[in-house]
Parts: sequence; structure tokens; C-alpha cells
Amino acid sequence: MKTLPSAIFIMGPTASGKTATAMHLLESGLPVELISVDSALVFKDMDIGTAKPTPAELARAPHHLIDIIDPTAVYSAAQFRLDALALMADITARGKVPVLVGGTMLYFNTLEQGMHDLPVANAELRAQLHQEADLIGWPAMHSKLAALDPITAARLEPNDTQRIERALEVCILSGKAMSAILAEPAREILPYDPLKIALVPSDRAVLHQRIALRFDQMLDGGLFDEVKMLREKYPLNLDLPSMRCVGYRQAWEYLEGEVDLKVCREKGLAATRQLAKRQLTWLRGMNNLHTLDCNATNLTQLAQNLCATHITI
RNA sequence: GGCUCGUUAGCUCAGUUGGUAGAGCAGCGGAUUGAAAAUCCGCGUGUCCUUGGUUCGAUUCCGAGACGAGCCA
Repeated sequence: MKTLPSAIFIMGPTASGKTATAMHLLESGLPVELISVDSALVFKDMDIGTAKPTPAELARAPHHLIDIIDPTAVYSAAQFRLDALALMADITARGKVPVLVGGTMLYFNTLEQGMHDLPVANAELRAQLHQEADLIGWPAMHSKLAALDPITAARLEPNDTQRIERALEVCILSGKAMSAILAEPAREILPYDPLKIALVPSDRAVLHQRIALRFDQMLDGGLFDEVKMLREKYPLNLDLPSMRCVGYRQAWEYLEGEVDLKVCREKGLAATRQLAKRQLTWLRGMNNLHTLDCNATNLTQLAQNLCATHITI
């Protein structure tokens, strides 16, 4: 029986020390290459608010899938899966082990579980659906979905705008109900043997302190200037995924004069904590995790030991 | 020192014509298939500052005290 090539996943909430851990693995001499699993780090020129590794860090420890698209562009879990699998194949062919490190749990999930054959997003159709929703409201759009795909409509809340829109889009583009496509058994399996390491805080209050510290460093470090620069350089608006990133949305509102500095900071902190919470929810639902306490002082060493064992086997 | 206003959930405050109270934010839990750092759903017992009085019953009305803010000396 043929054994699958190794891969390493390093997952954890924001500010849990993922980047430091991944860099340590590389610098400790293990034969690895790093792939970022982060829906915000893909954007060029968004450095401060995303806590992107510094140019010096990236020079020492190159990460794939950082700075790959403009802030006006849209990325997706499906695109990530294609990109990551291509990179993983290259890395493995070079005799190395891919280390996937990041906090976008849907991307990890998609990479591992695969996706069904759903139609790609269509901006024109979405614009039409939006127009219609403005007229009749999302609960009415939910009713329309119920006529086309009652199973999907039943599991979606009438206010879950994104999922209702997507389900309608799938029905219209494919001519089939989304639920029918998802019911088909075919699922691609990840052709790798992943060692899944989760960095989880033993005490969430400590993580919240680190989040607060890091957010204040972003404000001091020029987050507002970065957002100003982005708005001058690109035709951006608040509906773009890039400007919905935590910190950017709040900085945008501050620059528009909609909120004062204190409210901007509070909302930014709250959004970051909510993000960490959702990331932890994902981790709780995942199987075969090796969980490490991200507050542990010897975190990087523990991770290195785990990986060394996995790679030699 | 005198006067005025305030004291209710972790925070900011509603409210109870007297029948022991509820919003926003925070916090916690959950969902999640091409936007996911997105989108959405669920969760509220707290000496209603303390103490006396009136009352069948006071967080609510009255008196006294404590603390805070403002104004006047």
C-alpha cells in the first residue's frame, strides 16, 4: 500500500503565534516550505492591519500565497484549494514537506475535504440579485429560494444574505438545486498525510490581552496611513472583501468621520476577538488535532518535535 | 459648608403611574461548500448604593446616610 506524502497544518486563532512557529520550523533545518492559509494576507499593500510578516521575516522565511492579488480583487476558498494543491505538488517534487500555516479555517477545511462541483461566482448575476433584494428584501429572496431549492432554504436563515444569494446563484447558473449538487457523493480526498497542529490558548483572557496589544501597535504603526494610501492607490469601497477585513473596516469608518478614535479602537478590538472566537469554534469541530497551548513558553520547540517525528516516519 | 442632579447587568443607560426589571455594546455558545478577517443564529438573577418610614407589598414614594458630578460660597 502506497503511503501518502507528508504535509503539516499549523492552525490557530489570530495572535496565537502561528507565524513564529512556522518560521522556527524552517529555521531549525527541517526540509519544509511554508504556504500561508490566510484570506487577508493574499492582498498586496495590506501589511499593517493584517499583521503580515515583515519583509525581513519573509526574506528569511518565504511564504507562498502572500501578496498575490490587488485589494480590488476577490479570492475564494475554491481558488485557495487549487493554488495550494499546485504548490504542495511542487514542494513535494522538490523533496520537501509543505507546511500550511494560517488562521482561515474554511480554507483548511476546504483543502482537506474538497469541494463539490458548484458553478463559479458570477459578479453580474450577483449585482442583479442585489438589486432585486433591495426592492423586495432578503426574506422575500429566501422565499424565492424555497421555491427553487427547499432543502437549502430550510437550513438558511431569512437574513443570511450571502448564503441565500449564493444558493440562488447556484440554482440559476447550474439549473440544479444546490442541495442536489451537495448530495452527490463525489468528494476529492486530500492526497497527503497531514499532521494537524492547533495552537489554542489555555486562557482566552491572555489571548485577548495579546490582541489588544497588537491592535494598539497597528494603530501606532500607521494603520490609518495605510488605509489612506490604499484608498488613493486603488478604487476601493466597503463592500470589497479586502475592506471588510478586521481593522480596515473600522479604520475606514474613522477616516470617514463616522466614529471617533475611541469607538474605532473598541470596535476593532471587538471584531478581532470575535474573529478569534470563530476560529476556535472551527478548531473544536476538527478531528485528529495535536493541540498545543499557544501560551506555552516552549511552543516552538514542542511544534518542532512533533513535526520532526512526523516527517521521519 | 449650601444647593442641584445622579447611583439599575462587565460598560453606557432605559424603565417600573408601587406588584422584585430590559436595550445597546462587551462576553459566551452555534451554523458555515467560489466574499470566510465574510455572513447569520441563539444565550440576560442583577444585594435596582445603604438604611429607616409609609404600605398587604418599595428598586419605584418620603426621611437620613455613603459615594460621584456640577453650580454657589
